[in-house]
Amino acid sequence: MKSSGGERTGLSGSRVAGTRRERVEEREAAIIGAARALFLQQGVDKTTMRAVAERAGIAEGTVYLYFKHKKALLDAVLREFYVDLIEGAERGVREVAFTKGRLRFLAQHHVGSVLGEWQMILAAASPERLGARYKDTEVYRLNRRYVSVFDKVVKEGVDCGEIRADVPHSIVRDLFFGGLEYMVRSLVIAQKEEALDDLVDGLLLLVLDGAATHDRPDPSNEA
Amino acid sequence: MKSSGGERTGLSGSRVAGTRRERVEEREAAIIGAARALFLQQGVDKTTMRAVAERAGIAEGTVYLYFKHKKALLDAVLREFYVDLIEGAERGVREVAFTKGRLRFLAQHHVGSVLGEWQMILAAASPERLGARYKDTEVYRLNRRYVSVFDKVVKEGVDCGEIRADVPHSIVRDLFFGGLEYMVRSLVIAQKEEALDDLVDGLLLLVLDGAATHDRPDPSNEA
DNA sequence: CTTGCGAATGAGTCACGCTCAGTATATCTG
DNA sequence: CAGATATACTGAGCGTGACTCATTCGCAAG
Repeated sequence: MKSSGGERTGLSGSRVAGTRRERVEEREAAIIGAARALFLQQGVDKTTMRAVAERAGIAEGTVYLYFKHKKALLDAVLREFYVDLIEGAERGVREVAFTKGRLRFLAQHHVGSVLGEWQMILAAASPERLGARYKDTEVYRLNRRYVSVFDKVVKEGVDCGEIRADVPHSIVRDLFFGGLEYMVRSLVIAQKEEALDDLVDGLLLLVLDGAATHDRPDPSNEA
Repeated sequence: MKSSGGERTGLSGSRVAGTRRERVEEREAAIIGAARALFLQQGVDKTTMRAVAERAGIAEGTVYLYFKHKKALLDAVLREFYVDLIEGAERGVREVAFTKGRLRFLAQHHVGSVLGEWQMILAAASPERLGARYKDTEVYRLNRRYVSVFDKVVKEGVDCGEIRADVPHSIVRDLFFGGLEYMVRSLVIAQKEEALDDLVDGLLLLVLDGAATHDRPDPSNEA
């Protein structure tokens, strides 16, 4: 997506290590890979561009031929992350039949992914990103696409009568993802990252059934 | 609550302003006030220590006599914020009678406060803060105190039979605050900050009653 | 081989967090 | 009140890290 303008048409181009275009994409991938590894390992702030360049096997200046700023590099890394995330979510939803199971899958998939790379996820939510500009970014669009997987599941749940129709989708969504994020935070802080499945079950139960007491099939005490 | 809204939080007069102790506290307050205003206005990262010092009416080096690092200054600002937050939460809970009303108050109070200063709130959640060390910080302890206000309300709700007893508190809490934070984020991004009350109501309804369809007293359709 | 040109380089610039040798101000003593 | 001592304050300067740009490299056409 850079200055790949003058592309040679077939024939004479491809010599040793593939076409120019290929070499460029290879290098870009190497930079993103190096950045992703380092961001993950030591956090975004503590990762220097020099270190990224070194790990990618190029000079520092070269990184800036591929990415305008550190933030642009972070964006590219996040893009990769989101693409994987979305792909996994869509596949899982395709393979599971009912709403409740789909939601459980989405929750586990989300927490699993985020637990692995929460350092970057948090960086992605860093203050500057929430300005008016945010809506124009690709990360925002990817986020929308990811979230829309969830929305579709809820919508189908409503159509099947499994989910109440009288609650705004946006609230269900915020509750679901916000709750999950706080759960991840709690897990990281408590360093009890194994309790994941129980927590996901608890969250689903709560989101679906609510916290208030009702005279419901479930036996406890009659109000 | 401080003089934070206005300009030049410095200690202009401070003539023969009393004891040494008083002068020190005055200056400290001036620095915190300046930092709070600037952090709020332009974000933590974009606020330089030079700017804080200038606004407080002192030299840059002096700031470091009062706060060891920028992070320590941020901590102090967050401390002030939390103290106000806790105070408001406790007062509200004292003045409202039933669980549902208390939760509504807490939600509105939380969202209102966070909407005002979300830049800093996000900074408070920045990556480094979530390491193992976090539990030893004062901000963590303040967070616990704040959250415990909520926990107490839930506990009393359980005792009164208003809240189910079979759901782990930690999950209710994460769902509540996580959901609220995402709602705030959505509001900020959408720049529709007036829809607050409706969203809070929706969230409470959902947290209390759940998203799934049930044969409940509520009239809609018989399953 | 020479020449032309885009890609790559890394020394250099600048901004920012933080330090410390020097200076001003307050407090104490006779 | 002068001098001595202690304390608070200052801002030039240092180290670091993001980012730039004059120079060099490598390759392919002439």
